[in-house]
Amino acid sequence: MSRASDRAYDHIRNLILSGELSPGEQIREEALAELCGVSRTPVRDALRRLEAELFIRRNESQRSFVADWSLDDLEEAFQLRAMLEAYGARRAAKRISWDQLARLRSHNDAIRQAITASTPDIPKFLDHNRQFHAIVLEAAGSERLSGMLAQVIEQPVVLRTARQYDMENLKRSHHEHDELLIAFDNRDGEWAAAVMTGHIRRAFHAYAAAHSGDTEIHRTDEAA
Amino acid sequence: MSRASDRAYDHIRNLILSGELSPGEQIREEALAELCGVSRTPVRDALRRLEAELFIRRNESQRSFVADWSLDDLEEAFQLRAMLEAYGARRAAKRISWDQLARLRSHNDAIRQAITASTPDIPKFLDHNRQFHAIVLEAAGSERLSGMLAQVIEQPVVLRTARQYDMENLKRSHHEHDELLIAFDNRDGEWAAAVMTGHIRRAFHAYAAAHSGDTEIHRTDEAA
DNA sequence: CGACAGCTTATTGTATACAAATACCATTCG
DNA sequence: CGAATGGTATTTGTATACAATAAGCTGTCG
Repeated sequence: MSRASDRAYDHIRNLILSGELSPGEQIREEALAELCGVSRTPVRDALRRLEAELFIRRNESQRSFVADWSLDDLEEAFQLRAMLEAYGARRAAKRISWDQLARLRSHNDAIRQAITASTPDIPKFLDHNRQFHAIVLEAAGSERLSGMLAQVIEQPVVLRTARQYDMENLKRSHHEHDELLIAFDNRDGEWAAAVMTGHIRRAFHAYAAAHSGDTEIHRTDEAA
Repeated sequence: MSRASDRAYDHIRNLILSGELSPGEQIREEALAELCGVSRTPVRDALRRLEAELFIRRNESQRSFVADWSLDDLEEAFQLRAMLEAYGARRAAKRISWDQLARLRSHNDAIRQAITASTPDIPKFLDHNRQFHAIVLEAAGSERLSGMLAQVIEQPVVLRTARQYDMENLKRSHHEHDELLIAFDNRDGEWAAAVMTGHIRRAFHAYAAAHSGDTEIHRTDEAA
């Protein structure tokens, strides 16, 4: 896309993900414009996109705030994600190409290397994990589905999830990917969907366990 | 929302739904600005929203086109819609209030009246049908879900679906709503989800039957 | 005859100035 | 003392001018 608008988008998104903008905090277009070194026009553009992706909320009088999700909201996001990714896996099983299968295998190999190293390489795990899921989605071949999953996968709190993985969960994740590959090999959509459902739900419970002490049950504004 | 930006949104949306802008047609911001009687700024805003709702597509060099969906795309939209509305019904069964139940009943009564009149009142049916589904969604209490369904329900071609209903389908639709109400009365989420799944899938087949002769299997541009 | 380079035109992206709307605060009146 | 009202400041919305980019065309060269 356009340069300034994209820079603003990335910049603001990073500010949110890094926590420099805290959940519930109000956002002013001009302040962001200065931070990003662009005018308000591309900032407004970026805010619209981030709003569509639920990173940002707007109250009734158009003021913007960093979205702030409760644990309940988050569990629901995981449920939707499980449902949508399972659907994607079902479609992918019927459509995936040899090339895509090979790429999946390669990423899952990289994941294995990342977690069997003397000190687990979490960033590497996260990167290949992300690409693995992206390829499944690509094989599913549905733009609509891709758009919907974007709304549900990349939420700030969700993104932090994998960093909470303990060794046990990292290994399970790898093995679930393996099982998904076998389901794909057999073009068994139902199997693939079932594996994917479990995969995402396990990730949720890993998150919930890691965050059981958190007190993030407050929201900024209400919706009808 | 803002006045000019909203007017532009409604205006352009209507142009698409009415067919004055045909699927695949290129859209120029300035032309639309003149049509809407506003400047390009709010038009761009509206285009962004319509793009998020998949009414509009953009090619790699940022030119906008009216979205043009194949029958396959459409069936997939129906599948996603069935899945998401079933999920919504499952949630709604656990959360729906007496007031919401009463409103559902009232709308389904209006639907019965609309289709049992000497000449069926299709616009009335469509209006109350839309509100019925909106209340179920409201009872489900998930903004994320609402946003996703908006992407899938209001597609141009989908919107035209109900107009294709024959008398048989109109009656079935009414009875399915009735069954959904009983499932809600019993707080039976699984039943509600099952009824909703069938409800949407029947709607798809009604559409497919009515459009079996159409030759709309062409797309404007490709995506990766 | 085909293709490619360079120019021209069309279209979108960005900045800025100004208008409109909203929130915030102080003051006054009950 | 509290609530309502008014004015001021802050923030967002819109228009417009200009910059950047991409498309289309034409003329030339292989």
